[in-house]
Amino acid sequence: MTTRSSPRRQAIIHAALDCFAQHGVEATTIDMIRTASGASTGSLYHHFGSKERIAAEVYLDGLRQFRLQQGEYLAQAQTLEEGIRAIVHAHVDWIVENPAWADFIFHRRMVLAEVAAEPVLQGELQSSFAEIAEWMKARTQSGVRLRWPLDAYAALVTGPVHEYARHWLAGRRKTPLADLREFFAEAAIRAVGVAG
Amino acid sequence: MTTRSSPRRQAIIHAALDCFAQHGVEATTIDMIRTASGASTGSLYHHFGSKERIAAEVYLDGLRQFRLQQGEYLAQAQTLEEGIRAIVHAHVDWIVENPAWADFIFHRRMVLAEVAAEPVLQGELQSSFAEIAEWMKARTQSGVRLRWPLDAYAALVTGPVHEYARHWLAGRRKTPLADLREFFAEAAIRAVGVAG
Amino acid sequence: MTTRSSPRRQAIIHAALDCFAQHGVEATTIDMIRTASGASTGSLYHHFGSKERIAAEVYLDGLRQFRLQQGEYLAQAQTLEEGIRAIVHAHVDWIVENPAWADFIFHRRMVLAEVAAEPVLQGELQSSFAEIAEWMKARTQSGVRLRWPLDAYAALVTGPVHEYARHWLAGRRKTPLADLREFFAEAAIRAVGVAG
Amino acid sequence: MTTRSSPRRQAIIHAALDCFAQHGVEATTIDMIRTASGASTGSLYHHFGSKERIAAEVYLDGLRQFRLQQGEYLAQAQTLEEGIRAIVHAHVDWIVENPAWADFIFHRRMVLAEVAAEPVLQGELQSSFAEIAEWMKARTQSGVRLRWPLDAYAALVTGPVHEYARHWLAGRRKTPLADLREFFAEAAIRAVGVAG
DNA sequence: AATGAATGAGCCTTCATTCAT
DNA sequence: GATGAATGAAGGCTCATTCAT
Repeated sequence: MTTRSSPRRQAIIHAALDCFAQHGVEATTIDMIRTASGASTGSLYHHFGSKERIAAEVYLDGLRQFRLQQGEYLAQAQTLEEGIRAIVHAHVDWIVENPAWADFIFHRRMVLAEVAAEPVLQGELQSSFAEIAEWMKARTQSGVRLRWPLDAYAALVTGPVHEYARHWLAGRRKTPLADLREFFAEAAIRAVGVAG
Repeated sequence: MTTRSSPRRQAIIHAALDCFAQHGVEATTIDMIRTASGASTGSLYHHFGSKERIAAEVYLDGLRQFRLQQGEYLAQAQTLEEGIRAIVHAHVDWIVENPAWADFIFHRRMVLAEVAAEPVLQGELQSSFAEIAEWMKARTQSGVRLRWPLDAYAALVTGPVHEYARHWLAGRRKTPLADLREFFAEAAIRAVGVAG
Repeated sequence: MTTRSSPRRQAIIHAALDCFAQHGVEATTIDMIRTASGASTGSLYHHFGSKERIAAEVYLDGLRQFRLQQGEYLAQAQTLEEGIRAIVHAHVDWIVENPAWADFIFHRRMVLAEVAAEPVLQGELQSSFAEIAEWMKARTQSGVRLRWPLDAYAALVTGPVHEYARHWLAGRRKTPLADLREFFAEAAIRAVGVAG
Repeated sequence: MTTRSSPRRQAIIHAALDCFAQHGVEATTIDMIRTASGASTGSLYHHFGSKERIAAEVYLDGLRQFRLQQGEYLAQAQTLEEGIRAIVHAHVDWIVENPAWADFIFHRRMVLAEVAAEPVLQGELQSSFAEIAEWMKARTQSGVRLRWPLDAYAALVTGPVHEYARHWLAGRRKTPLADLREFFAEAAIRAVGVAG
């Protein structure tokens, strides 16, 4: 293991992401990453220690980026309606801008079962959800009580985008995800029932 | 290859499903299926020809079952609102009753990339979508024009259920999916905006 | 095992020969022979008992045919020179008329090591050589003593034809073997040095 | 793939040759080569990539050696008669000195069908024939026209040696090939008909 | 005689990982 | 830090053969 941000490390992470996007995580071999990144086998292991750790770093890198962007979107929202719109927009925009990463982050999460159990990763994920939770708590009138867990409402907001994105990224949908940006935002607002 | 429904075949398909649910498709080895099904390696290949084909059969079997059930639910719906509710209920109920299959069918589809290209499978999938499309066409007032592709609306209806189910099946959500049956149905109706 | 000449048996032998010619003996699988012959696996084993035995029967069938033809050619020869010419002609003609068999009989013999050890086969082979040996003994003036074993002279007669045929059958020679019929006959006569 | 002549590579090639000679190419398993060479499975594949490629390298190695030796023999020949004698001697001597390789090179060529199609190998073979062809062109009086293709004459020279060698290597001939060195040389000269 | 499902040892190959240089 | 040869467990699949029907 070495310092967090050597150029070699970044090159490897990007090469790995490309491989993952093209072949899937499991089907990607160390040799593919080696070829794509230009690093030697030894170098790969010197920097990451295992194939799974490489996948974890790719995952974390993407997640951090996404959370950063989502944070910026959320920061400008005031009402709950604006918050929901911000979240949908953040997802749509990021998925469109980072299709490979999006595919990996949102749709292949389970592959990383073991790595996901790592404390560091746990922390990162927790805070990702916590962010939204806190945002909501802060904006919701203190009197309001949710009848169902927050996760259920979260599914209303992100579920449709993810569902459509999965098919779109796989080439099974023709209408560009970007075109449906407002459609999904408005639908999410209706689904959550903010108005009522 | 042999006739469609020998008892051996069924035993293998069920054993394979269990393995896939427990370890994932890629991590499941022929040897696991062999042990779980009681069949010999040769028998496995005599009946299916390849591991991928086994996965495809498991997939098709589940898909057929689900479509059958969804068809029954839809048959009893008259209005569009009832139709949406039927679809959500069909999903929730089937996922709860067939967690292993649900996980496989709804969340690991992409693994089967190559097999998915097979004409037979293509046909099955097509008709699955066609069913819903026709249902809608039949019930929608002929005057109504959808502003967006049907797929986009479909994502509003099934996206949240799938999103929540994925996490729930993975043990990351505590509230049972079944408890959210009506919640997701009502939300879907609001999202689609039937009333308006 | 059954009687020597059921039609099924013959069909299998011919199908097997085709497979052997096309893929080689080792690369030919029981399943190929099964498909090519239209017989079932069980039938194959009922008639022959093993893959090797099938190969042996194919071999023997061809060998018998060849020996029959060679016998006819030899029967009409009177002098040693005519005998040599007869042998060369017999080889060339038979190879041209039965390319698949020729390839199998003359160039893949060693594959059958184990089967070749069988007493029955030994007998057949022995008598094949014995035939020629006796022919020569009968025609050679009793006073003549060969300086080298008969096998060495046999190589002079058949070696060139076999060498050329092997390449020709494999598509590596353009001039048809048939065109070289006399060329090889005359050369064999010169090589043996009959005249001197 | 690595550099052409690591000691590991050579060890593997020699071990493989022994295995091929003893069991035949097809019957030789990677495990046999592994055991005989002392290399690990992974190392075998690191260096050669496939079993077939190992066979090809063994083949090429032997062919190069033989051509080198034949070249030396030919270099000292002046007349056509001496040339024919040189070729026969080169074959006899090399076969006697390298029985395993000889068996492989001269009698199992066809097994390598696929590999034989490789451009590199094609080149090697071409030049092997070209060598002899050029030697003949250079020594033959410019006025002489061959009635038949060179390949046909080549069969007269090498055919008998190969025919006898095949049986001798298989243990079916008792007189040592070496004892027939001059016999085959003189016969080849007579067969070609140089004198006349 | 015929059928074809079942068997299981064995094969080639892959691939994450280690380690000497 | 970098390199790439070496490792060996494991995987998917083949195929000759058996056997119940």
